Amino acid sequence: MLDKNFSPRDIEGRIYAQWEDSGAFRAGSRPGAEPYCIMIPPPNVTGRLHIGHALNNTLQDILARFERMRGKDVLWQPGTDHAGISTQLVVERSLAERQQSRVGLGRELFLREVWKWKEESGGAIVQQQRRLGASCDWSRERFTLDEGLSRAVAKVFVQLYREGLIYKDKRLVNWDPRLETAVSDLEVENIEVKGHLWYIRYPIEGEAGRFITIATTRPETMLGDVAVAVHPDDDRYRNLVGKYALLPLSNRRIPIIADAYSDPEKGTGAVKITPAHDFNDFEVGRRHDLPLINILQRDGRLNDAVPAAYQGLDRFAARKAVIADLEALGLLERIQPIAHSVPHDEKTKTVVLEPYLTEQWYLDVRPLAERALAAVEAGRTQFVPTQWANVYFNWLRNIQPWCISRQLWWGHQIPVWYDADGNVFVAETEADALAEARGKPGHDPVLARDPDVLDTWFSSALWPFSTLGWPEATRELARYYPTDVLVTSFDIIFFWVARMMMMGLHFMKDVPFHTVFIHTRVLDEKGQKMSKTKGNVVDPLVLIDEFGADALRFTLALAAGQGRDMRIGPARVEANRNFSTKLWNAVRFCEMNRCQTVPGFDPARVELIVNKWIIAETAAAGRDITRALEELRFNEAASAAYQFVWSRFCDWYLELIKPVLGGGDETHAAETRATTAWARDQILKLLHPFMPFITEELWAQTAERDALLIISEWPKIAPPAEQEARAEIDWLIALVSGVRSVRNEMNVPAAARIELVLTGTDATARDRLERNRTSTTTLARLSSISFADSVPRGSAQFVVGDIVAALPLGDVIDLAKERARLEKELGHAQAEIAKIDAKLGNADFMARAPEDVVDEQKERRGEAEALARRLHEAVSRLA
RNA sequence: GGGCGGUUAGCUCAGCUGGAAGAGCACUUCGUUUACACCGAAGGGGUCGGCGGUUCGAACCCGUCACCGCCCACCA
Repeated sequence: MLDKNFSPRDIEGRIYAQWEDSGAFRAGSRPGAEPYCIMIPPPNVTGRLHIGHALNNTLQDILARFERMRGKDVLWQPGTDHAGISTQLVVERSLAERQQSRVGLGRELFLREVWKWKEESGGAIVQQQRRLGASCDWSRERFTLDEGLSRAVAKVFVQLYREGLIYKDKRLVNWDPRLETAVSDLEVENIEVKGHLWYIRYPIEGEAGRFITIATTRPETMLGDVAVAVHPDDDRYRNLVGKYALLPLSNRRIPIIADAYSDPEKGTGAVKITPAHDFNDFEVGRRHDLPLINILQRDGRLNDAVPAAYQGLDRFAARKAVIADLEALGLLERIQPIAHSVPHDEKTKTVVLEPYLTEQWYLDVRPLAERALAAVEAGRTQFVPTQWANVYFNWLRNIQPWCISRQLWWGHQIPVWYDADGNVFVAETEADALAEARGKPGHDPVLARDPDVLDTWFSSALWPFSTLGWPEATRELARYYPTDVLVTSFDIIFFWVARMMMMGLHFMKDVPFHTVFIHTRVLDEKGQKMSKTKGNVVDPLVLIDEFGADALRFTLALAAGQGRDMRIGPARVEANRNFSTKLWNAVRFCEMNRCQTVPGFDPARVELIVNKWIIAETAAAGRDITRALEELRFNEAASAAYQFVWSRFCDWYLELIKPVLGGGDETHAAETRATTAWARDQILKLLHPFMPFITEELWAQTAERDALLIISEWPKIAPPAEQEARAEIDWLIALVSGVRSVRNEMNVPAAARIELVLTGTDATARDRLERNRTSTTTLARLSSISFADSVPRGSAQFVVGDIVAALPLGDVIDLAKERARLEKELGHAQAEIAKIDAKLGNADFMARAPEDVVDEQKERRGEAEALARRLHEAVSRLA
């Protein structure tokens, strides 16, 4: 006997182990079957499962389980990402707690520390994915720094280099002075801050007392100024072009040039040009052949290119000093407070990034981007919802070279070696590089490897094929590439999706996936972005502990709409925990009534209307859920399942069959028990992708099964006499609901004897009622039902003790609703009249009775409906 | 500056092709009737952001405005 309540905690671990041991997650176990593959977005190896992962993984697991049950050979490829910057930061922080530092340890020892960290805490997130119920093929788990994946990275780098797409360039990059590394454009987060615009006078050479005033938000960079630019058409400055300004503090003479970059509307119309510290100025400098003066060290302090007073100062200290000195010289014209956005590091959002002149490795992505664009334009890969394709297009159309080198230690070290003479050897291994170096006569074969590592996303971009064994021509690669659906969030469309598209098309000559499903982000219950600093993080593991993984999963699936962000909190999960309890008890009811799975049960051959009905309803639910999942409408699938199980199966079917099960007719009872067991089994299957644990447990508890539910067959039910059975039971439901309304309205005590006299009902209705008399009396709690023709048609008589009440029940019941509707319409009509009257002062209109207005409205609506019906008929005849 | 999304019940949100506004939570009343009080029954509550338009008919289509959120670019 099942317990009264379901306790997830007791079964989740056991069920999960059973699945894993059974090999159900393993790909390739169904050789003849159609392959189906999902690549998990690899989480950071040192991360913890947050609610966003939970959503992402749940949706993938729903698809994996659904397709597995549909007979496909499913590979859900798991793994983790080495996450260069994040991981290095985490380990550095832990070192700091032990009074150690990365630099103090040196590269080799530091890397050993990171690997140790990875071994110790790296398993956490995959264990947490298991707790969610993720049915990944764990035997194939990969890590982006695995040997195989690293080999793929090296091969890709070398090939792109040989194709001339990877090159080294000295130009401005976004520089993180704390980590002392370059980052890509995408890793910059512009944050609006309060700052100042400083107006600074630059004296004109040879014209004492004459100045040109520029405005800047970063005054310290003036130490690297090489010109002042004005717009060629700006009359204010026309006569200054060609002259020189004397740069204060440095006392360098810098030219005043004309360049269209200068905007007369902004600032003073004259702009300082600092090519080494501003992206736009860099371009201006290039156009005018200006020198580059770099004033910063890697750590953000000023170097020796500036006057001695500022050397060694941090950039912000230097800013203060520069302002103070300018003020002392009387060259600070004014200070204007402004709000402007300032580039920050994406991870901590606390470090201001600097445009910085360094030599970095770049990947020219334009040729790759063109193919990635074309593939989506041609529909070879589709975005769901489609509007995300535009985001993808816009980015790829304006793409810039990708800075792929990072001055970090944790990551794929760039496969480039240098000899003492500065010769460059690009090779997949050091041995190859060495061999190549030895090939050059007279060269010292002592090689030094490029110290930089690759951007983490470089290896992520290869994930769809590197995990399948590329560059080896593996069986898996042939079988599962291109993969089917990528499930991810919009914030990594650029970082990841676009780059996988580019790399996949380049190296595999095919798109990495046919469909990209973009889900929304998860916010807290107040609609705030979750963050540790705000302390509003909803921990999925806490929710799992409290309500069970199934409840959390179901909540996430139900909230996975396509439009907006979802808000998740304990209340919603609790509601779905209640759903699992409901399911549990429905199955418990089946068990108490000895409803056992009958082998060979044929749903097409049941006799009782109520059984035909639930079969039809099950078929409809199965159809709806299947269709919704095929179209990736998770919320519709989940909600169809929810409504079917709770409103149809529990609220009506189980109630309707109680009298049948307890009645005298053993044939009917037997058929009903068999049908109930059958429907229960279908429900367990249909719910399994959403709520795998509870359904698997109930599956095992309710019969001797040949196989686990996870590998059972997805329902495909032919609906028997659907319309007929549905009409019958819908009628019954309407009758019972109507009677209940009336009972409540009349305040009939529960124990009262109550008779219902139906009048004027037609023959069909009588037949229906006769057939379902037992159910009706039980559900409506009537003592008797009879018919009488003496009462006006369309009425019903309630006899409660001495009270006889005649109520306009109508042919099909629903008194209360009808009346409410009428009242509402009257109200609306009166309001309408008042409104019109107020507007026009129309006396005629006012004189009309509200009832007439309602009638008129009804008449008009009737006409409209008739027209619509005719239209529909015409359309269906056409089809 | 460019683009995208949102605005529906007190709250969180559904509403696919235009056909009498839905769910869950919360609220009110009733209820220990052979699953379930993590339950059942019956209710209350909505000018579907505003204004125009198309249509016999609009939450849905078109135009426009307002507010909220996000992305990209710029930032002298």
